[in-house]
Amino acid sequence: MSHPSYNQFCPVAMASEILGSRWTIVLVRELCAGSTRFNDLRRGVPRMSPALLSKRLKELEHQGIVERRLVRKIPETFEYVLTPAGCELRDVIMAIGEWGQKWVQTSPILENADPGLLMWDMRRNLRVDLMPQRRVVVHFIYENLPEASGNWLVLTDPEKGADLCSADPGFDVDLFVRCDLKSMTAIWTGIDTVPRAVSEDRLLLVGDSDVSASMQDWLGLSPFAGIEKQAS
Amino acid sequence: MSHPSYNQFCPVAMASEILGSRWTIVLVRELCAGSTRFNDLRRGVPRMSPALLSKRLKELEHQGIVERRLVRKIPETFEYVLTPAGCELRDVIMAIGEWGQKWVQTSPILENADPGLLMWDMRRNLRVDLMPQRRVVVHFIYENLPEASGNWLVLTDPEKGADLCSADPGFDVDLFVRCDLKSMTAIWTGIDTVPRAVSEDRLLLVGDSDVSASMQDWLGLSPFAGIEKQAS
DNA sequence: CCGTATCCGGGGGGATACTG
DNA sequence: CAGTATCCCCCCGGATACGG
Repeated sequence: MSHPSYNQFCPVAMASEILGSRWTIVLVRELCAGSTRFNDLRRGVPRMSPALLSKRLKELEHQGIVERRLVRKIPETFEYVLTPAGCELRDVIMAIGEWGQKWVQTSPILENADPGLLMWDMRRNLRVDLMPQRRVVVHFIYENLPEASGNWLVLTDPEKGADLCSADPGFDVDLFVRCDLKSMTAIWTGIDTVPRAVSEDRLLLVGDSDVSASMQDWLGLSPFAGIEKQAS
Repeated sequence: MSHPSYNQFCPVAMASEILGSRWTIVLVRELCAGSTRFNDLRRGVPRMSPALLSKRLKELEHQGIVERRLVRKIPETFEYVLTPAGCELRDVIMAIGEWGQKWVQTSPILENADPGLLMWDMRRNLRVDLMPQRRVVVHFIYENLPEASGNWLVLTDPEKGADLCSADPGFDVDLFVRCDLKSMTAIWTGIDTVPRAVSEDRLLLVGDSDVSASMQDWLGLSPFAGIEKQAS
């Protein structure tokens, strides 16, 4: 936030002084979601320039919201973790997200969603416990998108969660998911479902029938998926 | 928020697109607190220029958060009231305020607080039911401030709440409150109390002993006053 | 892999004055 | 009372390239 500040003793204004600058809330959301490394944060906030990301992280550190920790000496590697003050921002993030899910029109944004970000969000919330306890490879193919963006979801070790590949990892594919990005995004945000998209031919599943049949379940949804939209 | 938007389907980002622009959260807070008229809003957000206030109100109206209603024809008079979507922003405001009260350092802002804003906030939360049921006049005198800013709190009709005057209303004064602006602000935000400020000679009360003795009670505090500060 | 450095443009918004 | 109108500066932040 710029220098001629709000200058109000109201705690709402004081907090806004910190949280109101561009990208800050979105970044904190990604931190709350669990990303700690610089490049992981970048994946969660892909349209933010690294320069600005670095700047915001410094600000958050300065404000006692984030702690920057050295995790390895060579090569020098850091992680950014929320302090107690930062952790309590979860309540703020949740309140904002719940309101957004309920009241903000989604359609304009669905039009040009980001496949990389969607995969990144899906990966995080995967219910690996509901997937077969072996290596599982799911290949997402988004129509009308430059073929360049391959999207493989690779579950090797249930303990470690899934990996994301943008190039063919070479494994046999258990399930091909072919759909438009808009539908997949709508499913993840809870305003559409796998069965409905399949029945309306917006989603095509080819492969292992078990993995296919349970997709709505193992595909963890957005934390706000349960909230009904009210926007006119 | 500017045009190159976040472009994220995450509801936190979508909501931030609306709420993230400068002054918006602070303005919504004032709307939640009950102000509906343009000039009342100005008093609650004194450092915001009328041009920007007008612009933000239009944006909020466009986004379905505020409704602009004509209340009188001559002179043309409008009021701004929160829509259902706007009312539900109260949860967001509260979450932000609670976090701010708990974790944001207050001291820098206490230094140059705004007496007009403080009076405006105090007036709103006055516990008129705990004041004598007759006309009560309290004259606040802030030391080290240009004498120009007189601050009379006038309770005429308990039904209608109190009035604020910047010029001597001419009534007999029931209580003189003499203090530095910093102490009074600290009291209102709950990090100080009337008795303590009095005992430390930062607050001087002269006048009706009943009104004086019950000041800590009839002076309604900030909605966030109960939350303990944790900031280092 | 984890950032930093630099450039540069657009526009947000602060200040001030004014009007129906 | 309820806003408009105008000016103009500053700085945010987007883009790109580069270093440890």
